[in-house]
Amino acid sequence: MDHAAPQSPAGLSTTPSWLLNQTASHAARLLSEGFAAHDLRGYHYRLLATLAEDGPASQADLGRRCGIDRSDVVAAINDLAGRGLVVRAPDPADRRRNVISVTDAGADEARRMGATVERVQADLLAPLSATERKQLTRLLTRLLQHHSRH
Amino acid sequence: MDHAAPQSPAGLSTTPSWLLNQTASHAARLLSEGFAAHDLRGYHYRLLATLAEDGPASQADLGRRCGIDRSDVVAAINDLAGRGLVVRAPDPADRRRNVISVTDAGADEARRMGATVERVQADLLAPLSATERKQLTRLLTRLLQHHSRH
DNA sequence: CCTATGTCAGTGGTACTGACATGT
DNA sequence: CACATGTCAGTAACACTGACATAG
Repeated sequence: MDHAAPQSPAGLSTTPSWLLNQTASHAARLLSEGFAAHDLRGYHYRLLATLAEDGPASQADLGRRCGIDRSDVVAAINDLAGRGLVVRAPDPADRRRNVISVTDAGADEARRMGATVERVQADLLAPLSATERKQLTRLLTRLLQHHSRH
Repeated sequence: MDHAAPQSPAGLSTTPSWLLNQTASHAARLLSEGFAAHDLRGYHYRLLATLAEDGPASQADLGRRCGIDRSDVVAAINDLAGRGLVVRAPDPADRRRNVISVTDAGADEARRMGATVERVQADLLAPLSATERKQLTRLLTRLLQHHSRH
């Protein structure tokens, strides 16, 4: 009463970080439903996709590339290796490291999961035009890049 | 080697759902650091902010408004009530319900946390112009609205 | 009878921390 | 020596499920 808010009626529901949270949360739900059909989860897909794209890597490096903590990579790679989707081999050049590579079966699974992701994403982005999708991608990329260079 | 990918170098890092996930995850980290100073967490802020904006509500209604499952509202309201930030009172008109209201202290805390959120958000959105922030907000709002009408 | 509410107990995927042995 | 790597154990916030007693 003593002062009218000049610009922000605040409104949780118009707050970018809230919108981001809710949208990502919705996307995560859709994705995990999609992944359930493969009997795998988000971590597995990220690792598999990164390996398929960028080739073999050590666990630590893999974690860095796909934003998974190195301590969480262990169990996920265990799962994937147990299914024959990746192989773990000691790096002769640096005996601390395990070099992880996708197998043929792993590459296939990566493709299948990629298709699932595209399907889910088409659903998620349905209300946006192609131009708007590019806009969104560009804006989010800018945000991430800015914050990843510390 | 045998075939050049026609359109999609795929690239996890250019996938909207991945970008959404990473950006939201980054935002969540920043926010939770900010909230730590208040010794409260995201759930508490959402509830407090929603109460401060929209006024008293039953727990189930509150959960619906701010996207928290009704079973999770219980503990969060317990915390807030234990600190005297909200009060729980039986609804005489419907004896199943508890009507939750913010106290003065709760309204103060909501304002302080709101300021924290704005500060964090300014940091998060630093690389974007005012126009781009509106664009982002608009795009995310469209996505959410589309998917919240089932 | 069916539905809504508040509550409790439990689960699950993601993310992180701290520690440790080993190797560079 | 400092540092990186793989591993393990534990934790935290969030999101969700199933069940139940009670009230509408």
